[in-house]
Amino acid sequence: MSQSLDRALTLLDALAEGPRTLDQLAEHAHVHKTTVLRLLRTLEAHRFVQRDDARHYRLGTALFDLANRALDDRDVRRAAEPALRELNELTGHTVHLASYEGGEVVYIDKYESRHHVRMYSRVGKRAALHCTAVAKVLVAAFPEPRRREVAGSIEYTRLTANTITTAEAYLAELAAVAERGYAVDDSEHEDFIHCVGAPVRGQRGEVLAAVSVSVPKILLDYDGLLALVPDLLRAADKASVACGWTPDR
Amino acid sequence: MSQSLDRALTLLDALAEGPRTLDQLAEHAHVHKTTVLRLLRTLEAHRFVQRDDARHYRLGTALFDLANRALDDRDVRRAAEPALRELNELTGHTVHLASYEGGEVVYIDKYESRHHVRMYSRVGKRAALHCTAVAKVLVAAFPEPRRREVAGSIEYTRLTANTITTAEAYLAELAAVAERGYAVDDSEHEDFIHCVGAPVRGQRGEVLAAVSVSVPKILLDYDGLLALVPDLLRAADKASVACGWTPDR
DNA sequence: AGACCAATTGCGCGTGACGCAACGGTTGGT
DNA sequence: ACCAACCGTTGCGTCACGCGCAATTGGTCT
Repeated sequence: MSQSLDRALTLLDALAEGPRTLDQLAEHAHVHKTTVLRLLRTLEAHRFVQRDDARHYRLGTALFDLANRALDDRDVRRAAEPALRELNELTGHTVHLASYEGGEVVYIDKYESRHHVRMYSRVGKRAALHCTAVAKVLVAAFPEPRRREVAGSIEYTRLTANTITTAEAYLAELAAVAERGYAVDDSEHEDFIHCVGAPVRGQRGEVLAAVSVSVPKILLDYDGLLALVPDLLRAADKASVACGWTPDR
Repeated sequence: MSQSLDRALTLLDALAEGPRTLDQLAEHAHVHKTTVLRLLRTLEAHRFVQRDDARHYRLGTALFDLANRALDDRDVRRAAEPALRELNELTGHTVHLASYEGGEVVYIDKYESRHHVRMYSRVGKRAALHCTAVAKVLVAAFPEPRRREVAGSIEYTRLTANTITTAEAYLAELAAVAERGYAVDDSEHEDFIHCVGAPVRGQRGEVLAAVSVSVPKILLDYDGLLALVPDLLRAADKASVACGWTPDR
C-alpha cells in the first residue's frame, strides 16, 4: 500500500463533501498541511482537483471525464438506454439502472421523474442491499449459496417500518423475487417512496443489471405501483434483447 | 509534486481507455510492474479501480460516486434542469449544458436526442474552444482583454471546412456572439452536425454556463436550426431565472 | 498601520516507495 | 499429459522521495 496515494485518495473523499480549505483537509486526513499542499498540487496538475478561490479546493473536471468515460464503457448502459428512456416517458417516474459490482449495488444510470416530488439518488451512489428493489433483483439472481453469503454479510439497518431486518426474511424475499421475476420495495427504504424492479439479461440469460421504477406514494398507491409491473417487465425485456438476450428457450 | 501519486493518476488515465492488464499499465507509465501493483492495490482499497477478472483492472465505482456527487454540487446544473429537459422534449434534439472551468469548457450535463442519429459527447468531456457553440458563448462573456488572451492560446485545429482557424476571425466571431446573444456552430466541429448555444446567467447577470442544441444536418437545414433559436433563448432565460437572474434592468 | 491567520517555501531527516530477482499459478501448444 | 511461456505476486536491500518542522510571505480585518 502506498502511503501518499492513500492519503491523496482520502483527500478526494473529503472534497466530495464540498469545497474545503487546506487546513480542513489536513485535519481531516491527520497529516501536516505541507503534505496536503504537495498532494493537492499533484492532483491539480492532473485536473483531479481545482482551486475554487484562494483558499478553497474542489473536485476537478478530470473526475467527471473519467467517470463518464468509464460509465460509457459499460455496455448494458448504452444498450438499455432506449428502453429505459421509453419507460421513463411512459410512466413519468424515476427510472434507475443498477448493477452489482464487487460486492455492492451501484446506480449506473438514472432518468428523472417528470414530477416535482422525487426520489433523491445519484448515478454512482450505492444502493442498500436489503431494502431496494434493484438490489433484491440482482442478489436474487445468484445461486442459493451465494445468496446466503450475501444475506449473512448485510447489516440490516431499519430505515422504515417495512424494512427487512433478518437474514431469514431476506432469503425468503429473494426466493419470492426469483420466482416472480420482479422485486418490490414496499417503502422499505424511505417512507414515502415505493419501487418495483426487474432484471436485464444478457446473451446467456445471465442477469447484467436491474431496472427499477420509483414512485412517491402520494402519486400512486400500492396497487397503482403494481399496475406498473407489466410496463416495467416489457422495458426490462426490451433492454435485455438489446443486450443480446433471446426470449423463451 | 508527489511521484507515486502522479504515477497513480497516470494509471487512472490509462484505465479510462478501457480495462488494462498489469503489464500494459506498467509499460504505459514506464514503471516497474511491482510498483503498478502496489498502486493498484491502494486504488482498489479506495474503490477507485476494481479487478475485472484475474488480469484486468478497470475503473471502480468510487469514481462515479465522487464525480456525480461533485456534479450535484454545481448549482447551475440542478437549477437549469427543468428548463433544459423541457427544451429537450420540445425539440427532440441533444441539449448540452457546459461551463468554463479553469481554462477549459466542460460539459456538465446532457439530455439525449430522441433521434437515432446523434452527436457523440459525454458529461465531463472538454469542448473545443474554437468550434463549439457553448465555448463561444462562454468566452464571448469575457471582457475584451481576456478574450484576446484566450484567443491567443488556442490551437486552431481545422476539423471541417467551416472551422475558424485564426485568432482574428475568432475574436470577430466572439464579438458577433456577444452582440447577438447566441452562438452558432455551423458544422465547424463535425461535418454533419450544427448547433446553437446561449448563455445561462446568474444573479448579477454574469454568465454561469451555456446551453446548446445540437442537430444533425440531415434532420434540419441551417434555416431550420436558426428557427430553434427562440426556443433556445426562452429555455436559457428560464434556466437563468432559476439561477437567480432577473430579466431586463 | 499593525496584528492575525492561512498559504507557501526551504531544509534536513528517515521512512516507505522503488526495482530486482526469484517464485508460483494458469494458459495454451504439441 | 507434459512442458514452456507468460503474467501476477512476494521478499528484500537500497536510496530517493515524501515527510514535518520552522520560518516567510501574502492577504484581510480592526
